[in-house]
Amino acid sequence: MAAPAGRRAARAAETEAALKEAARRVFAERGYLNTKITDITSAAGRAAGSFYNHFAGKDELLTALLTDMLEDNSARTDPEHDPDLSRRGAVRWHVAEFWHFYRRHLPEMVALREAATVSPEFGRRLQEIISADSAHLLGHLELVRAAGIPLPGDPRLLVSAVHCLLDQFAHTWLVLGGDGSRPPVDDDEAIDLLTDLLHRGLAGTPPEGFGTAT
Amino acid sequence: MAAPAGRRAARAAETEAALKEAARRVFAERGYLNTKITDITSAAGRAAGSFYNHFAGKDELLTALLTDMLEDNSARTDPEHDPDLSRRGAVRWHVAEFWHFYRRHLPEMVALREAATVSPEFGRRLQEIISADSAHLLGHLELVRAAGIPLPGDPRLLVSAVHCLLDQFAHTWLVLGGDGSRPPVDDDEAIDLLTDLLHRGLAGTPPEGFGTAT
DNA sequence: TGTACATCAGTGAACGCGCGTTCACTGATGTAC
DNA sequence: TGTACATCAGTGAACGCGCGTTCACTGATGTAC
Repeated sequence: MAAPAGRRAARAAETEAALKEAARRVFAERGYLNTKITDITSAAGRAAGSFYNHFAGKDELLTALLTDMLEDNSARTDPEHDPDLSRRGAVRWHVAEFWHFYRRHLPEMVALREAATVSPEFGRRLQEIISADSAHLLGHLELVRAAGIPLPGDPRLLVSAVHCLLDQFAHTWLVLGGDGSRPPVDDDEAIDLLTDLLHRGLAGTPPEGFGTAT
Repeated sequence: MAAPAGRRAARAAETEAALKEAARRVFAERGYLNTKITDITSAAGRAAGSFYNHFAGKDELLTALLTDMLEDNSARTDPEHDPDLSRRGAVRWHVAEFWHFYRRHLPEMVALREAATVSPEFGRRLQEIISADSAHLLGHLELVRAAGIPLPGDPRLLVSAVHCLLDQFAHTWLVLGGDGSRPPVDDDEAIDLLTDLLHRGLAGTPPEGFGTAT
């Protein structure tokens, strides 16, 4: 952020930053829907009324956080990466990318998911973010098919399935802390498992004899 | 339901049934959290106050719907099915079972998911339902491994991943109506795609040379 | 079978709680001269 | 540099909306004799 013009502006910027940080903490703990405005302000050590000097409501705060998040994302220059998803390394790179992004932005992920279940506005927002990500993967998948490896279905559906798996798995193990069947996962274990499942699933060959009909 | 004892009891039973049916309709349309008590009562053609003759609140109504759902489920006698998930047909049977269950119980699935995001009580409830389902799959997976087919990771994590994929994919395409990248899926297309992805992913072999390290 | 009374499902207007939002006030910072 | 005034970030008590929940009332059903 550019250095603020004066003491007043600086103070305002500090408060706004404090509110955002507090919101991220509180969203990660209690979730978005269960968070009251005063939960945020008191976590930020400010009065309730102060909130409205900076945001019109909880939804605008979330919008601001999402903007920050997407900036952070596009700021990380996408290094030249291997697009050939028939190679395990390429799959793993994409899985790891998703996993670490999710972890870094847990508060936003939690909040956006909850907001989207309740508000059509955020529902659309979430769709857009997913679409942007999916377009990238779709390109890679079409390369795989062009290379002569048969894919198990419509690439657009496949991309959706991949996203569903990654998103829900990350939500289950990073947000909810697992399903109680075993201790929480290690990053590497999660990434490797997802990688293998997808690598085989997308470009691998089915075991022994297989018919298309039941 | 046993035939009610008299006119009064019959009327009460009718109203209760009407409230449940109305709730299912409204939950499927608007979701659980966005539904007000009066949305349910007016969809059922009753007065607001009537609701409390039957349920202590929206959450108890949902609990009642879940109980019905689980009864319906255990009432369908699990036919002898093929447990060998290295066979495509066995995978497909399980996928289809899940898919049709989800479709039949869309209102409950939507409502439970939303309730769970906001209430720890329902969060636990959801976990339990998932666990019950997962235990079944876990048994099958261990058979696969016992048959000498190497699985890509901890079976408990794998089962979780399978559930994540099925659940989120069903939610995306049955509840949200897709991601906008293409027209809604046909049941068979969805089931076949999920089947192939999982069949290859769980028991298939990866394409060409593959290392365990990157 | 008939009459008088009790019970209960249903009604909808009114009540009240929780929480988002406002607003008069304070003290500090900025500006004009 | 100093003084008087304007502006603005922050404060927190008070306000008010939305919605869950209650409750006095109605009419029908059940019961007692």
